Formats: sequence, C-alpha cells, structure tokens
Amino acid sequence: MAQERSTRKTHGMVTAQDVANEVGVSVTTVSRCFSETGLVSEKTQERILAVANKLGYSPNIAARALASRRSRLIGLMVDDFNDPESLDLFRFVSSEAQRRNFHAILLNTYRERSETSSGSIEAGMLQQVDGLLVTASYFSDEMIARCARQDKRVVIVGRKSGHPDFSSVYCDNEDGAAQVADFLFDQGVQRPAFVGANPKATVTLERRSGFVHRIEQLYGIQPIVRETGINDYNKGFEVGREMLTLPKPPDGYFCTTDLLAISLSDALHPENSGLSDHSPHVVGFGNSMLSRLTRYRLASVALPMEDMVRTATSHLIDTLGDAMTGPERIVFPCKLTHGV
Amino acid sequence: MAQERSTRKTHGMVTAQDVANEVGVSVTTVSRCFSETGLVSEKTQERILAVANKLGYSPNIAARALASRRSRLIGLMVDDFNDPESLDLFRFVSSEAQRRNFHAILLNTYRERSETSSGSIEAGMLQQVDGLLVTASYFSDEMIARCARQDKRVVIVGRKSGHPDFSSVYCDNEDGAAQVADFLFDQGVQRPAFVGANPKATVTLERRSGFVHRIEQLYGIQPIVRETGINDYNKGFEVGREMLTLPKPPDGYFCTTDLLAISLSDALHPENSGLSDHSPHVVGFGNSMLSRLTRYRLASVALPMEDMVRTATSHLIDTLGDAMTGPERIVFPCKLTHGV
DNA sequence: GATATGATTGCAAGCGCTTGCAAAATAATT
DNA sequence: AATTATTTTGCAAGCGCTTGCAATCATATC
Repeated sequence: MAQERSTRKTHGMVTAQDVANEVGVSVTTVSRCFSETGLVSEKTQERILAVANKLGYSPNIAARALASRRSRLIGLMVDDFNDPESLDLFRFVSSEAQRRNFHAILLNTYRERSETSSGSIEAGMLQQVDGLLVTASYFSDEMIARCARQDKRVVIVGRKSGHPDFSSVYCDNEDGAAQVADFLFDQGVQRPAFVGANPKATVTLERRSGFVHRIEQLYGIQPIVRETGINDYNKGFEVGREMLTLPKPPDGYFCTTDLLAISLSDALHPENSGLSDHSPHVVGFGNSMLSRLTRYRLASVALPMEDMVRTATSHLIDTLGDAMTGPERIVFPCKLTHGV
Repeated sequence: MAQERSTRKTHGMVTAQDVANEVGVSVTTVSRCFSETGLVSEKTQERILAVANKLGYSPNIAARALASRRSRLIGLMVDDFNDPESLDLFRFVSSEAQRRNFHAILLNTYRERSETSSGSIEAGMLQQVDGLLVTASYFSDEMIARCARQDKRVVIVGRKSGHPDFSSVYCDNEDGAAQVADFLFDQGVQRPAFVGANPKATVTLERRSGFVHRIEQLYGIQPIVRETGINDYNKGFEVGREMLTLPKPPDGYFCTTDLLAISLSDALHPENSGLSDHSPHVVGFGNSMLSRLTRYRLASVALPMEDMVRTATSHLIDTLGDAMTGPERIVFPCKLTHGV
C-alpha cells in the first residue's frame, strides 16, 4: 500500500498527494485517475473521485504541463478584430476546445502602436501551446520555422494551407466566388468589380481568382479589381466613394467580406452618393450577422462557420496525440444566398 | 563559478541549463536574467541574453508557472458572442495583456448544447489563470466562492462590481441612460420605451434604472419596458414587431445595446412594418461599429471602450503582484452621440 | 590596508504532476 | 494446484524553473 507522506499544505492548494493520503493510494494512482488512461480499477477510481471532490481537488495544470509536455492550450492567432465573423471563430473555437478539455489562448497578431519585441512574445507563447489555429492572419516565415522546429501542430482555418506540413480546414473560396460571378451575370450586371481586403491574404487571392476567372469566361473581360488593404468599415466606404468617381462606375460588386460589402453599399447608397438612379448589386462573403441585417438585403456567400471552426479545432486536437499524421485538407462547400 | 552539469537535450528544447553551461553561470542567474528582477550585473545579463538568443532559448512557461505559482495568464470570461462590441474586448484585452507579457485565455461561459461538467472545467481553468476579467456575463456564486478561496483577483469590466472584493472598471451607465432620456424628450418623443437584453444582467439594470428614473422626472410617467432575454438580432427584431402590435406603439426607444437598436430599427422600418408614417427614434448603447453604419444613422451612447478595457486589464495585472490592494472602482464617462 | 556595505552569484530544495519499469494482486489456463 | 497472462498499483526519477539563504566579489569608508 501507499506510504503516507507528510502533507504540507504549502499554499492552501489541495494536491494529488493530499487526495492520495486520504484515500490510501499513491499519487501515481491519483494522477492516472485524472488523466483518464483507464489503468485504474473502477473501485479505486470511485474512491479517489469521491475524496477529490470532497477536498475540492483538481490537478495543477502547470505541473501537469511540465511533466507531460502538453499544456492542453491551443493558440488562436487572429489579426482581424473588425469583422463580426471573427466572433464566430472565437465562439466556436473556445466552445469546442472546452468540450475537449482544452482551452483557447488569444494570440493577437495585429501590430498596433508598433509593439515591442513581439518576436519574443511569440516565442514564449509558442512553447506554451500544444498547437496553433491560424486564421486568415499573417503567418510569418519565422513563425513557421519555429513551429517546425518545435514540432508544433498547426491548422489553418478558412483558407488553403500554403505550407506542406499544415492541415487546413476551409470552404471552397474559388467556387463561392464563381457563384457570385454567375449571380451578377444573371442579374444583368454590365460592369462587375471585385473588392478585396488584404491583397496578400490567401483568402483574398482565392476569392479573387475564382471570381476573375469566371467573369472572364462569362464576359470575356476582366473585372475591375480593388483592394482596401484592411477589412474595415471606413476603408470600404472610402473605396466605395472612389468607385463613384470612375467615368463608368461598376454596377455589380463582389466584396470578399460582408463588412466591406456593407460599407461599400453604404457609400453607394443614394443618400451618400447623391446618385438616386444608381443602385448596383453588392455581394458579400461569409453570411455573417451583417448580411442578415434586413436593411441591406445583402447577398452573401454562406459558409458553414460553426462546422468549419469546430472541425478545425477538433482536428487540431486530434492530431496532437498521434505521431506524424499527415496534413489534411478538409473542405466545406459554400453557397451564395440572397433574398431575391 | 557555476558547476557545469550534464546537458541532456531530452526533448530538443533549449533549457536554462543549456544557456547556463554555455555562458558559464548557474541556472539561477539565467533564471533571474529572464524574470527581470534586476539582480544580475549588466555584463552577465548581456552575455546571457546573447547566448540565449543564439541558442533560441525562451523560458518554459509551465515550469515557471509551477515554480513561481504564476501563470501569466488571465482568463477572459465571455458569454456574448453576438455583439460586435465583444470584438473590442477581445482585441484590447489581448493586446494589453501581451504588452505586459501576459496572455488572455478565452473562457466561454455560454452554455450551448447543455455542456457537460462545466463545473469542473471552470475549476481546472481557474487555478490555471492568475486573474479573471469578467464581462457582463453571468458569474455564478459558486465561481465567486472559488475565486475567494483560491485568492484569485477578479476585475469586472463594463459594469459595477456587485461583490465587495472585486474591482470594476466601467462607464457611468446610469448617466448615459439618462442622457438618452433627455435626448428623446428633446426630440419630442411622446411614448418612450426601454428595451434591454438580459434582464438579470447588471448592465441592463443600471441602464434601465438610469433611463426610467429620468423619464419619470421628465414625463411623470413610466416608460414601456421590455427585455429580449438575449442580445441577438433575431430576438431584437421580434421584440420590435411585437411593439408594433401595441395599440399605441412607442415613438422613441432606448435599447441597451447597438445590436438590439439595429434589429429593432429594422423591424420598425417602413419596409418591414408597413407603416410608412411611423419612424420612431431609436438609440443604442456602445457606439460600436454597428452604430457607425451610415444607413442607420443610429444615435448611441459612446463609451471609451479601448481605454476602459486596457485599464481593466492593466489594473488586473497590477493587482496580481501586490498583497491586498483594496478593490477599486474606476469609472469612465459616456456621452450620447448622434448625427443630428 | 583593514573592515564594512552592498551588489552578484550559486546551492539546493522544492513546485505538483507524469511515466517507465517492476512488483503485487488478480484472473485465466492447463 | 501450479503456472502464465492480465490487470492494478507503487517507486523513483524527473519535467525546467524559482527562491531563501549563504557565500563571494566589488566597492566604499575610516
């Protein structure tokens, strides 16, 4: 039987040792009981759980992380805090992580006020998490190298993985964009335009190419292409105004996000444009809350955000345990929706 | 001089020991160098930093947390993933935390699909974070007790703290709400109404009381009061429709969030209501992105979100070090803004 | 130049848990 | 009943860092 060691309640925390003493087993057994390895007899399991509950014990995460080299923390890299779509990301990542007994840690990669030493922040953070969930955000080469070196699992969500080692879970951006081109064509649009956010982001590239190609097929011409740089209401509004200054403004727009679609739509609205006879079609992407505002009747490419995000999170967690499970690409379909 | 121990590169991770060996000092010194206690001579500091950099060392957070009992993690409890306002919360909490070399961990307290054993999740999570940042979300008594027991610091952001031990950082909700009452009165509104989200949330209570009292003063009557339960577009829309069924619908609304204001406004819009002569005033709260959509010209109570959130985060981190610094209440002013 | 003062450094004992290995207890097999 | 295969448990050695205490060094004081 377990030898009872002194119970030093050093800091008011109940430890596995305390539980072990009370039950009359070793810490090892208590540990195994909580790591759900299934190597504990049911009877002991019950006794331990009962005592643990009575004492209010729960395993110390830091100690566990140190000993096992797994923190049960996944990093969520985000740099877009403008689009309400990100809310779904936060929501479902955290929900799914918690469901699997993990937690999501927020890694804000948006560099405001020229933050200092963000490099070292990243380094410290990286070895703190078991894996990384990367969104549309920028993912530096240095970061990629570091992940590879530390053998961190990475899952890209929302766009195709550009890296051979990383899985990605995304929707068929090209196809969605092509659907928009078809729609605009059907609506009799004469001069289609594309408005993207960050021209370097993969999502933008994917949606642009899908759209442009189909437009070329349908119209035999290239659409007007603009990028706002960032996904932000004011920037979108500005670009909208700018479009109006063209000799022949477009009469159909595909914006890569609902936020841009909304802002553009506002800029083009008679009230702001002064052109009461001009009411172009505007289509967004994401089918977020914004596209559901009845005032806009915005057409938007719907994608199964919840499914996508939960799948990505779960997939990341799944791959943590196993040795080299090759990278996967899980793709969801998306579908243009419009009130018409 | 430090005795050189064997360097077992157990898992490809660079440890403080590795750095110490290379430099010719003890782990202790390396440790002190990274915990910025200022007990290391500049010369050694430089040498250590140089080697650490060369080797790509950064301290293992789990080990540090275990030894020092501080994880440099703060928990962000959220249950509203509908309002774009939450995005600012995520953004500025994470930014400020990272600025101070902390990280924010997302604690999704929204119970969807009747999650199992959320109690134990909370328990495990709680001892993982140094402090808690609580938003408008529900904060169970059990949780409060646990925080007290474990001596966790808690800062409430966005509303007054209901608990004597917790600091809070918020804006003057009563005053903001009173400003709305004044505004509606000035606009000649005859039948003012209040629409809140969660009737049990402190923010709702504060805003309601501020509004109701001022309305009573100004009109000598009580405004109509409705609560939607949750802060959600569809729910707000529904309540809007419901209002139209009243014999004499209100002609001025104060909604406790911009999201509700927008949804209500949509429901009341001639296009949806069928009443072209009915265009009531709708005022929101938060001055979020939604209130900036030009299509709505929504009046909204503006509050200094960034300041508030950064202050709350920083305050929380500040209090972690010190012994019992009494709870504080830091209040920011808010101000009704409207395009008129 | 001897002594006091303070700044640097190292030692060693943890922090609370995990895990490979081997012993003990139990069940299955002949 | 003896032997072998299984299932349960415990031992002990870490995981990589922090920190109180004491030793060492550099500098200031008389």
